Amino acid sequence: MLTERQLEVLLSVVHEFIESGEHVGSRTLSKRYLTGRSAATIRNEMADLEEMGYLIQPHTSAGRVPTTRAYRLFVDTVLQRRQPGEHAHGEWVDHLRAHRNGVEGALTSASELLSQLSTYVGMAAVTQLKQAQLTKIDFIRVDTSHFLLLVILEGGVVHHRVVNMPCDLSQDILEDLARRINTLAGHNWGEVRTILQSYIMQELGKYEDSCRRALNELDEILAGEHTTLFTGSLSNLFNVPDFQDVGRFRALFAILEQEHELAKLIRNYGTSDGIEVIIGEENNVPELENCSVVLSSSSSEGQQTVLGVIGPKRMNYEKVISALDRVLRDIAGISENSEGER
Amino acid sequence: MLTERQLEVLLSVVHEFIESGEHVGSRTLSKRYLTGRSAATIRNEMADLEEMGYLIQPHTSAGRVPTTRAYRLFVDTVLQRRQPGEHAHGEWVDHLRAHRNGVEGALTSASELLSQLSTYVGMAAVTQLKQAQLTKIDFIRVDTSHFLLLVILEGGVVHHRVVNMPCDLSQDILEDLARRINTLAGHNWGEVRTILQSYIMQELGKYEDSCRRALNELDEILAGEHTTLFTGSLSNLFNVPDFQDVGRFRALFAILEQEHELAKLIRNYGTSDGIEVIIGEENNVPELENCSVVLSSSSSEGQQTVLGVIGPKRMNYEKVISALDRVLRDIAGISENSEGER
DNA sequence: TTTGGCACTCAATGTATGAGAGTGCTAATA
DNA sequence: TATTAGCACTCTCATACATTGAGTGCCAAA
Repeated sequence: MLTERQLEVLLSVVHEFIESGEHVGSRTLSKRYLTGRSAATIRNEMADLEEMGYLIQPHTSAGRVPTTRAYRLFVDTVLQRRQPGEHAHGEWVDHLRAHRNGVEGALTSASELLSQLSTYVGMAAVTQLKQAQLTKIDFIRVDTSHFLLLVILEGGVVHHRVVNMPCDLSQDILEDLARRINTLAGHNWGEVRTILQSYIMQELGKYEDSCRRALNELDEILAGEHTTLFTGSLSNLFNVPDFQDVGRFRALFAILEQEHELAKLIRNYGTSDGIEVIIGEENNVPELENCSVVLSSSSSEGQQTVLGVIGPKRMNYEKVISALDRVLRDIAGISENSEGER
Repeated sequence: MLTERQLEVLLSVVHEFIESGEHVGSRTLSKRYLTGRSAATIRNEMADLEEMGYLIQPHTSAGRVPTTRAYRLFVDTVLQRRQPGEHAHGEWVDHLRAHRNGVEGALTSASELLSQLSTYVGMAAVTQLKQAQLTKIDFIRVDTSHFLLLVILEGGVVHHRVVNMPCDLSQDILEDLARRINTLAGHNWGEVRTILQSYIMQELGKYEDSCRRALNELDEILAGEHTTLFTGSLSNLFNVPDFQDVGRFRALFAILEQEHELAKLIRNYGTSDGIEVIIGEENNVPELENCSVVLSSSSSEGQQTVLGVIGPKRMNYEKVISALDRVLRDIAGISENSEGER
């Protein structure tokens, strides 16, 4: 267990390191944080903390640098201090839904805003869970051999695909079909699918092939956990000293571009309501070992919505957490504000 | 005017510089390109070419580096050699339309493919010109105070927005409204707008406010030149020696992220059918002074479609041009192939 | 007109050196 | 017993300096 003073020393090291990025020495601490104690005293404490796995030395004759374990302690302290269960969880999701550009527009705005406030990279994602409910389906003829399949899910999430049709169906037939399917609105996909299946067998033998294609497309859209991810401006990364090194930058960038790993991370961690922080190796993605992720999520009505920030392990956690808090609180505002641009 | 031999020297310098990235000296040329002539002879030619503005020396006692003017000559030569009017222009656009994920999916695939083949950054864009034709409009009620506005343009481009409605309209009313508007399908927006306007005045006084909002949203979507841009994988950039320098990388990246400047560039240049190359400062975007853009475009039916590659000024133009050629030729293939991923 | 030779220039690379920051250990101190 | 001052030691970083090598320009000979 840590003594009061050890904790004080440790938190000071983390704080100072986050600010300066340099390994911190005993003298610095003695002057700036623990003015009462001499450098030698602190030196002894630091040696102990190193033994306990909270600090490491990049090389002999260098100051100490916090380990992931130290960050963990630091972040937990910060989170605890913030305690007063700020906002009613989940409520922000409703506001997102009402955004003028739909959920997608809202998430884009939110991620941009998070980027701005945090000075790292904001992100926002919505994961369609299995029970997604349909609001409406539509078929629109594009040309003689293709129609557009349009799916609107509860909450206003829109998916669309072009589907090949083996024989030319008139727009009238397609509309008739759509009308029939839409009487099933409000049910979830599993239910709708079985009803459709039998319906096709009975009445639509003639167009079976087309229907089957459409059904497969729908399956692809609706089944499984499908995460739509938006990342805010990445330009901030250039100002982060930790990413001046091309290698690290590259690692993070690759992840952000692929989205796949990140989506997995979000699905895995964004389960409990409230703010979660995933530090360095904790995220189990080798490329992200120098990065931390701060998440806030909310699950409801068959979809899980996540807002978060990704940045260097040595990020200003206090700033990021309060930025996230603020966005969650003010999210009603971005419903109307975010005009202009593009 | 350039003599035969000067041209030979010049093209060799550009070729060698593109390969090596190092300033090229007279000895190298004498050994590798113009084996008949001695270094001293070439030295003289190079001095002349420098005077003419085709080459510069980074510093005395260094080899020569091509100027934009030299690249221009080089690229024109490459383009000319490719001459045989390969493919029927425009035809590829039809194939793009038939893509299973719609135009957007097709452009995503195309830009990815271009990234892969060129080893730089592929991009694909479609600009909606003024005369965009409507295929269908739909209104879908999301909750008591919002509905989803859905616009499908000719060719299967889909736009959607959430619109606030001041009083709760039932889905039935919305559908009735949509049905009436859709009788106007096939007309362009200018026509539709005037008809709608008078229609609203006459019959819909009650819902005027909602209608006006929707109309404004539609205006925003449909009026003006609206470019939708997709960029392929940026990861390639890390392997380009020219972008190891953080500053240059940053400049290009900023442009790619904003999209705005790039869209302008595409609109300005992508006018004539065939392949166009814009080298360095020619693009009039300061941030892109070290970059070149290779474009191929096609305008038809109220929209302009552009495929292209952006990379360093010192790019392998031959490779990029042939990659672009190939994608244009094979584009029918990607309609069906690009499954999997994400 | 072309070529070989030579002096000169400049970036890049390697080596030595010193300053600075920080540590661990020990002995004196409160 | 816990704390502190002092000191020798270590390692990084920046600077200066010498060396190397590629390349040029120019001149004189072929």
